[in-house]
Amino acid sequence: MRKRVSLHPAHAILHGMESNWDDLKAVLFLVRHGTLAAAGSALGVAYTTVARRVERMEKAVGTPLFERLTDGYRVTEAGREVAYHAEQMEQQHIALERRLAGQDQHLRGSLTVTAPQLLIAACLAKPIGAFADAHPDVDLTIRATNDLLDLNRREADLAIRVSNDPGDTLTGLRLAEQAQASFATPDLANRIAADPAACVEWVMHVSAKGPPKPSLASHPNARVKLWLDDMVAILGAAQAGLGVVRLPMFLGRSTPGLVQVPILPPQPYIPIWCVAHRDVWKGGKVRAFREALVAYFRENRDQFT
Amino acid sequence: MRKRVSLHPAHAILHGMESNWDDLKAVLFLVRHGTLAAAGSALGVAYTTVARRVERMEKAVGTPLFERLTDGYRVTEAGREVAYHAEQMEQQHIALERRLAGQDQHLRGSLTVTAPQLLIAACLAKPIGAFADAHPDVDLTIRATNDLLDLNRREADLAIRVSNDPGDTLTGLRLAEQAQASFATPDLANRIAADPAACVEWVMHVSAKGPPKPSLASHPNARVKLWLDDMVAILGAAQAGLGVVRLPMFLGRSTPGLVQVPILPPQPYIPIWCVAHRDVWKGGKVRAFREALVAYFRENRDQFT
DNA sequence: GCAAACTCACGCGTTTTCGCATGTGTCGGG
DNA sequence: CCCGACACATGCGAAAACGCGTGAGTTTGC
Repeated sequence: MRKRVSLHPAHAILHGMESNWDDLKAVLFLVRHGTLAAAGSALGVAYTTVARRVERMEKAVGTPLFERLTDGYRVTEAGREVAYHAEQMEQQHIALERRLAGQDQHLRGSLTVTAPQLLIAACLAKPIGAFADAHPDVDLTIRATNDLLDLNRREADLAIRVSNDPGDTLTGLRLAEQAQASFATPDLANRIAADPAACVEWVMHVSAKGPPKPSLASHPNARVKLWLDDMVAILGAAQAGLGVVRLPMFLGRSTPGLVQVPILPPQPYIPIWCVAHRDVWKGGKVRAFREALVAYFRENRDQFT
Repeated sequence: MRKRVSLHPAHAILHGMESNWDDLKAVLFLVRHGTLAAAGSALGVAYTTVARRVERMEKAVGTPLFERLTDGYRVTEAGREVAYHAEQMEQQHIALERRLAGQDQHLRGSLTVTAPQLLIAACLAKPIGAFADAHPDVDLTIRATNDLLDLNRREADLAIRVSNDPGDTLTGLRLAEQAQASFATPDLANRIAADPAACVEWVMHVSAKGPPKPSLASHPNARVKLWLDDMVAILGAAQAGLGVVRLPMFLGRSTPGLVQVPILPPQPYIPIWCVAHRDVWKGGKVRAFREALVAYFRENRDQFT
């Protein structure tokens, strides 16, 4: 095998500073987290180890990378330079992990999926459980959060999102169209049906602009009783009979104690997407989970419209 | 110091494979050098260590990265993928070293300079020696090679090159214009001067196209006796009286036993440049060496034309 | 105003990693 | 044919790295 695969014709003689790549990672994490303890726990090592690695790094570079403060380490200019390049290296490392995950066609190992809290609670719990049962060798982690996790950084392998497009760098698939409608307790719904002129009291998310305009035509007498910034809290308010809420169909239907209020017909809402990074899209586990989702949403399409 | 410098808002929870960055480096070097022993010596560790790190890496990835052959390790497709990303990480690491070297204004530590073999032997030895004496804390390494070392990879900090421009990505400074002329032993030179019609025998570098055209006007009777691919060998041939050679002025003048042959007046030749990567150009040691060079070439300009 | 929680520094015992030495198999030249 | 050069595997002792515990100082909160 005399044929040497040479990615670089000449090999460098790097004089002086021969630094350890892992020490760079310690600097990066210390910059990110500010204290030795936090960086250490993020790295999965004791904080003293972080301190040692940073010391080694400073010795290798020849200049201090951090100022020692009473409540943490503050990065210096030189330290920021090091951290910047360490971050670039980390990007490459993450990219590698993605590509390996994408090539891995086995149905075992870890798989992390993120989805909106309430979508999981109301619909996805069942298909997720079925997937976990069907593939016991897959180490399935669900991150129920409304935050948009960074799929580029592989904070999750696959995301279920309520949005109009998969995003710039991601590959996606539209799982379902959605419609939204108005919901309230049966008591409240009956009262509104009985007297269209009565005042309709709304409970709304702070991001909404106000009562839906089409509803004002039939029920002009409307006011917003309460603004909330959390959907779970809104559901609770609606169940307590505080007012009428506007919800995607799946959520209103699956919430006990709420019925649809015929103020206005269901309106189009944001569709549900399944998105992933291109590199992992064709990976075995991601593919399998995605196909399970597609099957589920095909069978239960009417839940959402 | 509650203000946390956050290069990334959320920190990734990288499930499964927690790989060591240094193990990636081992894979990269093993791909480059083909055998454990070669990779180990390039890394400055024992080859057993390389083997162990690669094993760890394969275990982490889950697929073999190399085929074990009787005469070395052959990289697999997955291994190539890993090595590619490791190489990208290495690029970042090298870039970091460059930037730190560029910020370092101290006149101590290592400095590597490359220059053509014969230019060092004929001219640069003196100013280089003076620099070394003037800056005893600088660990000066001279790489006398005709290869173009990769300044991007920091195979050298600074290069003295005979070329027409500094190159794409590099910063440069023209140290001297050069002229070339014809040289031979005094005996041979006299004979040519005595009989312009006699046959002029040339010794040439294989890269030359043949006897210089202007010389054919006055001495049409010319043949190339010998082609050589090495300048030191050409000098030897000329000193042995094998023929007339074409040399840059500095080289012909400084070679004992050779005199200029008045076949044709000196012609323009490729100038001498001092080039370095932009990141290190303003660094203390590079700057000092460069200034010494400029001073030397200003004082000895007439050696080259 | 004082205790709890937080930060880091330092020292020690343990674990891990490393380098060396030895053994095996293969290839090529004398 | 055998021997040396070169490839790797394996096992063991030394060295380096690591984690834990302790102690000092500072901020936070009751």
